[in-house]
Amino acid sequence: MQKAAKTAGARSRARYNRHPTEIDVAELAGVSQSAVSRAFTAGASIAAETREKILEAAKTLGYQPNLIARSLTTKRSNIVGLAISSLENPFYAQVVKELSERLSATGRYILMFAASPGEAADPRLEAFLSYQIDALVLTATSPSEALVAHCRKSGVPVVLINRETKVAGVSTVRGENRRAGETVAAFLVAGGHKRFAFIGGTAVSTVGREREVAFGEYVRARGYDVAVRYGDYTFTGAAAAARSLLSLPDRPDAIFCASDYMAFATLDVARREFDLAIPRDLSVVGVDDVAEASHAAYDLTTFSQHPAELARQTIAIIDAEMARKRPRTERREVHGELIVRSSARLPETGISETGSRRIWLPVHD
Amino acid sequence: MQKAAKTAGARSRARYNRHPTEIDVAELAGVSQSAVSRAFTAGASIAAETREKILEAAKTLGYQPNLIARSLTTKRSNIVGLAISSLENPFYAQVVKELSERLSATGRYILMFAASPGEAADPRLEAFLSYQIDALVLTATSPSEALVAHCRKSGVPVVLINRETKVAGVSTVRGENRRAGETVAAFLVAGGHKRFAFIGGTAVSTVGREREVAFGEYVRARGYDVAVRYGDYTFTGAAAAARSLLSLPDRPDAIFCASDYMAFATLDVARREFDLAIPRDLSVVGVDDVAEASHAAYDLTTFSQHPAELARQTIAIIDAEMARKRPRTERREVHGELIVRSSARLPETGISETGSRRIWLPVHD
DNA sequence: TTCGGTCTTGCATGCGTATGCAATGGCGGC
DNA sequence: GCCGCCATTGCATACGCATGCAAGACCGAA
Repeated sequence: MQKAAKTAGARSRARYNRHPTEIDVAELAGVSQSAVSRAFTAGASIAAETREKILEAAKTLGYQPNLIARSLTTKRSNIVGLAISSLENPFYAQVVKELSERLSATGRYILMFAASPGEAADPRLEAFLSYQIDALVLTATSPSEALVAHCRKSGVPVVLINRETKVAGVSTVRGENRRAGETVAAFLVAGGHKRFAFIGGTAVSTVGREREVAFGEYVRARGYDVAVRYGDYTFTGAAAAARSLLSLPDRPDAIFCASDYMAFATLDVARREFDLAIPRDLSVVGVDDVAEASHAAYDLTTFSQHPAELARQTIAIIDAEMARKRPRTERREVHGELIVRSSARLPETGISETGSRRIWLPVHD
Repeated sequence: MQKAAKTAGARSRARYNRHPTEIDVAELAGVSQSAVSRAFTAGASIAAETREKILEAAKTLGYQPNLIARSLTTKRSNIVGLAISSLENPFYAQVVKELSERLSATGRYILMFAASPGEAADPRLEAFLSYQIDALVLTATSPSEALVAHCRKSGVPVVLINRETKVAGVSTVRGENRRAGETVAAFLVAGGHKRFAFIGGTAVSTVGREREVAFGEYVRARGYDVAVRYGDYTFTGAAAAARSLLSLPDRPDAIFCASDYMAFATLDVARREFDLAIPRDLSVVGVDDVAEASHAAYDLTTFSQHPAELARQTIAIIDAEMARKRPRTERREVHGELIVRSSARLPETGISETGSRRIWLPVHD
């Protein structure tokens, strides 16, 4: 003990102006550095009395554990990497918020990487991984094979939110995409629409594809056609898609958009540039049910997808994988339903009120 | 060299399934660990040939530097802490996006902390600091004195975006709040309005106060009164504020909202609950000029505040402070202007078209 | 050929914390 | 009163990388 105190004394002289370390605390409390470490480690073997003494010394020095140093030895950084594009889409902003709040409840934080929407395998993303993150979450972005391989090798769980991938070893959490497509199709058919259109994100976005395929199958099975455009999940892209659709000689009377954000763009173009009355001349339905969808300016009928639930499931997968230490790819779906508002003509049956919300359920033929 | 190789060999056997380290690379390349370190350090003294050899070895092993370990010695983490509330407000989502993209251009990332809007000195934020972040940025959140003291002591620059504080040692970047208030007031007075109202964030938000005071001074100097409500910077809060204002016996004909987000809520309530025509019955003006403000659904007249510029200035302050190693509090303002759209009645003069944008400049009496 | 200088390289150590191991002390049971 | 056990504590070392220092390599000049 004398020796430890002596060493600490010698060192502390040199560091007058810096963060106090465990050694400084140890010196003040008259214990060893390991004791201090244990005082700050839950479940470590240390006497309550000693612990008190150490915590007090720490307090007077303003000591805060250096988490960088801690994660060097524990190999746990308590940092979750998050790569995201489309932060301007309120849906994803909400997802980030939910993730962040839920993670901070367990002392974890988000290291954020704003990906460009296009790039799948950003080389910068590789460097991003060097921070020893505990898990990697990708939203509205797809990972490269190399990236996933890298993560699997180092035991870092990878979860995609609202993306699909053929790459193995990646878990996904998504909304009920097929059901969304089918339900919206059934809703619009029941509402008496005749000329259908779909605005997707990109032709290759698997999540969007699922919605598109399910929607198209249902509608075509009833003898109607579907005009398809892609809006890149951006506002201006969707606006251009809507413009193109509404300029068709046989103008659609129902447009299903793969996201609320793109539905807003469609409503904008329909009202401003084509002077259409909603839903008399055109019905628009989205997916997500973001907060804005319920605002009077849009009052959008949409298939919901709950950010809070996506975040919850994502974290559950991460935790399970970290606990079990074996990669296991899971595919979870979070439940959604068709929220009926005023942007689409109503079918005569199937609408039920639950509290202040109106929901439509397909009547199986 | 033999000795180094031998040690590395002994160690590498135990770590077959893990991240390769510099020692593994050194072993493969037949050099020392320090050589590998130098190969990855810009400007370090190393022969080009050796460097090549090392990089190749690193590539075959899939080596990536461990940035956690690196920052333990360099005391630079290349991580910027960001505490934010109101991520659901598109303005702040955009600020985050801009910050993230600009920082990643210099190899830095954002460690995110989602603060609750109310809490000033979240104790969790203290723990957040333990990650040896290079700088701390707070947006839509105020720091406690203790927090700032802690940061200053460890040489971490603190920058507030869109907040004020009396705490010393904190830099701020904001929009032209006084000018915003004055300009909007002048615009509305010139537009012939008579009954003015203001919806702020909170009574204590200094940034909002500046807008409020400047707005109020101008309007009152012209002999009018101003009704004031607070919306907490939330949608529902602002909606309640608008509801209260529009229920007044002497209903306002002009409402100035301290943010676009709250202006959207006001428009919603005015249209849906009070059946008012905009701008015939009511003019609404916001602050921020978020993307949504230009959408047909709102087409909001608003005083702009550029997220990209806020981010740029914020990073400039951080870099300057880190380079000079001396805390120096700066207060920067980023320029904005009144973007004229259709949510407010127009004055007869002062409107100028610049490209596709319409701007209003006060005519000094 | 020799010497001084520059460029490379390896060695040793430090960064702040965690943890296996051994040493110590206290306590109950006999 | 003695022994064994457990709780507590300190010691030593590891984590992966950066860097001051010294040694070696190499070159040109004298």
